[in-house]
Amino acid sequence: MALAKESPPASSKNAADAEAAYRAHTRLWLRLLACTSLIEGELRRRFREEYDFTMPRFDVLAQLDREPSGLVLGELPKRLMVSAGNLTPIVDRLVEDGYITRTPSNLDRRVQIICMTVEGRKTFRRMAKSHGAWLAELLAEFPANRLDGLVGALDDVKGAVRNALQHREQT
Amino acid sequence: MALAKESPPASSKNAADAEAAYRAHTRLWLRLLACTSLIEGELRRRFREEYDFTMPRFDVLAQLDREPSGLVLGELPKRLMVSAGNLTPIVDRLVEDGYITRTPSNLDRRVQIICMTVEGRKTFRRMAKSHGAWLAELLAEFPANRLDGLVGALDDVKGAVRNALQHREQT
DNA sequence: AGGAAATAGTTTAGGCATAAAATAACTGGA
DNA sequence: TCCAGTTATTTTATGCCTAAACTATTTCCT
Repeated sequence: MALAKESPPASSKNAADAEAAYRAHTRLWLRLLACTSLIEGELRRRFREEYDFTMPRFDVLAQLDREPSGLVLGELPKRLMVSAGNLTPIVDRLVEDGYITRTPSNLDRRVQIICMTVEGRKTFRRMAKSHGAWLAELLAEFPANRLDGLVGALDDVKGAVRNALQHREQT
Repeated sequence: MALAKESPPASSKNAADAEAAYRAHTRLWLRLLACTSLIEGELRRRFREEYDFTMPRFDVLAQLDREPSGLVLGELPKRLMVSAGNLTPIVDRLVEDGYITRTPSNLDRRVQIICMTVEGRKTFRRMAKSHGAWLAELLAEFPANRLDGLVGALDDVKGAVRNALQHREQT
């Protein structure tokens, strides 16, 4: 199969087919984006109103919650799929606010270990419970027996995109 | 069914069920977010590298593309689901760069009509073609015969969330 | 040992996002 | 008319996000 890279093959009767495929993929993308921004906007709003908190801060705490012994700072950008530079001020503020600690490793002075404080864990658990309830409320109308199927399809999308990216990276 | 709002019912054997439901919904949300940010990140990267352009700018042009007679500025925040204040500088720059025009209405001097220029339309069409091809490339591995089903499921998710939000708004 | 390359993290510059307040123009009624 | 309320848009303050350049440390090679 030829790899379409920039434009649909203009040479043949398949141009129309290619356009149609583009549209189908674009439609999927637009739906993904619409669902995500709808939900994200509402979650953001509630985090702010109810806890005066932001989602990126919550995401950092969520990663730390399952790591009793803390986490190397460098793990965060990978897990949260954000850039490292972005995290610096977010982690700074979480430290200032007493939710996490940042300790330089004494094996390698470049490395920092971050760890949730007792207070941070308590706050996080409270917010996580709301977070789950908010999602359940927002998605309540979507039939529960279709959840797993949808999650599976999204896993496949994720896998497909990851593979496509990896492929390209080797170029 | 009782409306779970803040926390799962602590009173009964159903607490575990509620927790399980939260997890299912949370799982769906995390997949949505993962797919969207994976694709969005790659699209953003390519827009920047290939066209020195950003997605929000592209999104504005996309709305204008189907409106030969232009669009009232106030329509954009609604259609793009972003705040009005956000659009001001984006529109400013698109005008500066010659992709669109901004004309005050003479029926109501508060209102502005924005309209794509010929140059803007040409540039947009070129980028839109790439955009479609990028998506087709990224999603190539996902079976084409499952696209429609997934789009339908996402439409249902979107509808469910919209209804939940409307419901809440009336409160 | 000593210097090049790699790695962890921060800083900088620029753009996107929101909420809330401000400005300007219109509308409708006393 | 005038003035209170509404609507369209911009401004301000704050935070997230990236890419690219930078600092500090470690590692690896000769």
